[in-house]
Amino acid sequence: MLNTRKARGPYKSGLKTQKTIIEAAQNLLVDEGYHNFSLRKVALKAGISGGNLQHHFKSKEELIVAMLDSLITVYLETFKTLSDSALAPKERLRKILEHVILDLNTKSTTLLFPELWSLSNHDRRISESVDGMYERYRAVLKDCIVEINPKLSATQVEKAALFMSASIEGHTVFIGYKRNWTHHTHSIIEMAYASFLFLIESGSIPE
Amino acid sequence: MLNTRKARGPYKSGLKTQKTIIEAAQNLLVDEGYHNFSLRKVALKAGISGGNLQHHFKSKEELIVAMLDSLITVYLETFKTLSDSALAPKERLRKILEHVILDLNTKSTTLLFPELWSLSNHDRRISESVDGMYERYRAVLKDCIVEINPKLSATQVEKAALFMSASIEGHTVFIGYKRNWTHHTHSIIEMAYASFLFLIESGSIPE
Amino acid sequence: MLNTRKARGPYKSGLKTQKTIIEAAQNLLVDEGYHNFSLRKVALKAGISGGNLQHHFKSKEELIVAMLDSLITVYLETFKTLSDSALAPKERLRKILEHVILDLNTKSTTLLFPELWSLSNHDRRISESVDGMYERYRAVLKDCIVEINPKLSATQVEKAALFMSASIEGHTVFIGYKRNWTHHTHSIIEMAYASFLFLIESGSIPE
Amino acid sequence: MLNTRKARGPYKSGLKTQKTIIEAAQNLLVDEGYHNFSLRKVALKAGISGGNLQHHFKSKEELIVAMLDSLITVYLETFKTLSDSALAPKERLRKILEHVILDLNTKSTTLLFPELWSLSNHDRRISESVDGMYERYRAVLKDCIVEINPKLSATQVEKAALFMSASIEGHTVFIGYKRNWTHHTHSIIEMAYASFLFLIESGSIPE
DNA sequence: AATGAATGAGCGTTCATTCAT
DNA sequence: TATGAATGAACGCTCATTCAT
Repeated sequence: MLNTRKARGPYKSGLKTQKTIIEAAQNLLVDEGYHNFSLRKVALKAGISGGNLQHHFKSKEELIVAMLDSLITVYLETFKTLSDSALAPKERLRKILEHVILDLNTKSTTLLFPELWSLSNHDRRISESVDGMYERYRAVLKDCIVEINPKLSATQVEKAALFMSASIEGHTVFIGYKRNWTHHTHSIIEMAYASFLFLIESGSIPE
Repeated sequence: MLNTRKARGPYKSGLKTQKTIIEAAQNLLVDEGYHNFSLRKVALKAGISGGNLQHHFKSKEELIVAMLDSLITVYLETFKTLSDSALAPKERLRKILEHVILDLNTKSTTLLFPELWSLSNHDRRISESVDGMYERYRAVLKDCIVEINPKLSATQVEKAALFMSASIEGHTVFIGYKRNWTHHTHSIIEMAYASFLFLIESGSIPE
Repeated sequence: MLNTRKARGPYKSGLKTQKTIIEAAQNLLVDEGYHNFSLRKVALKAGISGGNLQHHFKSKEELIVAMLDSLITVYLETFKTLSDSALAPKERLRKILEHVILDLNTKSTTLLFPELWSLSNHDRRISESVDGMYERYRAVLKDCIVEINPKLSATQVEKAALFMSASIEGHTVFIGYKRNWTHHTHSIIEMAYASFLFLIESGSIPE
Repeated sequence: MLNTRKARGPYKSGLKTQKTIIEAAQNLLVDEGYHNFSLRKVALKAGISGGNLQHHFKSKEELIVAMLDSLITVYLETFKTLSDSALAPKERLRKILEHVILDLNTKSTTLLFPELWSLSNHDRRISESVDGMYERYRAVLKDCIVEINPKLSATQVEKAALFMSASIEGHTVFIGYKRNWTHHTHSIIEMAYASFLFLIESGSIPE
């Protein structure tokens, strides 16, 4: 979320600057990776002075957190859309798989997520944000699963959703933007749909 | 030139120091992540001077590459062992899945791989090393797949191996060392085995 | 971009610091020579932190160039004064020779110019600055020469000025500050005046 | 001079190595200037290890001094040749001027001498070597001068030689290798000969 | 709200030198 | 005679951060 002030609140131009900063930060993270991420470069990309950047975000961590919040918000909105669909459950599952797997091809997803996973390993605040996002992700899947096979127990549904989401995420490194197997993306969607549906319908999921 | 006995090679003590350095570097990468990785810290961990570190590895990149080579070598040896097994194909698949998925629980795998994926996105030399490793990984899987269902075409086998390996890798972030779903590791193995076997035997893999 | 008031320029205190830095740099170059010149020493002499030095001059080269510009400016102002003189041409030539040859005795000229000549050999930007300075130097001499003997062609004037200025510069190493022949400075002035005047008046200069 | 050992003396291959080192050092000094001169680079150019370099020359200064000695020796030999000539004095003067001024055009003279002048300003041992060389240089000129005009006093001869040699040296920076006025070299020789001869014959030299 | 000034720590790297082999 | 191992200081430079303007 954007920085919010207790009293009097940020001026309009301040809000605009904060947005500019966050966009610059995201682009930088995508283009250079976190190990080449610095506040100086963000300020340069945003076209503002270092002093002003620090005026809006007190520390590097504060900027990172704000940036990830804004980033994750976008994904959460997508999940909401996917879950609202009025389609039959299997059709919905297919649509979801198509959407999230095709998204792996985009430059920002391919480059951003490995950074998130790495950061999660070394920063609790970030890992909590990321975990929260994945929980919402699985929630969408769980709705689908339970509709397809209502006999499954809650833990079975939970485990299936975990297995499915983790499996999908793993493809980032292989079929992502400018990666070696991008051209197999649609085959991956087919295999995912087939094997996940089998899992759900056959119920071969440990209790 | 002048001296024909030039290529006399490193002394014993030098080789030992190089090993110490590489181990220190790996530990540092695991403990702090690449964004906190510095040659000074490596030298400190290895108990040598910065000058000596630079004597053995001319640049940071050279050290990173040597470190990854040594790291990847270990995984390659494991794959060799897994592939040599005399078990029936389905049993072998099960053993492989068990082994690689349980390996995700280890501290070094959990923490190292996200760094590799991130680095791969920004350094060609590293991405080539990592890609090479995954190729060998898939080769082991492909041997299994083709034995289980000999009717599959070469591209089907290729795609199945890609799907399987990518799916497994994705679990690192979820069931890895000190992560939220570590206790579901065995359930993940079951689901992986069941769904992968279905995929292979049913042949529901695009051409 | 975002901020239209961007080019607000440096503060007063900043300008003062920059001056301090340039003076420190010149003193260091005089005292230790370019091969012992370092930004750390400049910062120390200027009484500021290394980080602040880099804030004012982005790189070592930028500082060197700024320092030489300031240094050369002083010489250019002198040339202007010498050329404005209302004296008869021969008298003016004498005054110029006296001034520039006596200047060779000063510590900063004796020690600085060999550094400039050496640097010119390895850095285009510096050689261009130095060449520009010598061009202005010769311009002053050419004005004199042409007034003393108007029959000389343009190329003769050019060559005479080149010969005269180069000859004078050569004495730096011999009659400079604390050098072996400093006490011959006035004799050098006499010989220079006599021989240069002969050259100009006799016209024994190739076309 | 090459390093000489008290007892047993250097082996043949050692002498050869020393020569290789000194040549590498001279080339490096020409190519990069003293401010980029380092023992590592010398060892690299010579194709030997740093340790071996230090075995032959205990310190950087020792190498520099040996290198300059070898360099100056070459010039001294040239002076001897010039002075032995059986020509009439004026002809000899002309030949000398031609030789030394044409020599300024060579890469090594153009690039080496400014380094020598700079080093002389900061190292007594070097300035003594260089001064000694110039003394021999002037000795050759003095022989000529006194033959051309035997009426000149010893101090007049001394001053004329100083003026002449210094004037010539000054042209290094202007008509040297790849410098702006190289094409005026022959005109410079003419002007030098004419004006120096006037000075000597007219006796307009202070006592 | 925004700039420039300033700090102090840390970075990868080069360097001259010493010493064991 | 020669190499490789090792040190410790210094280098130019980047960085996150604080503060005056």
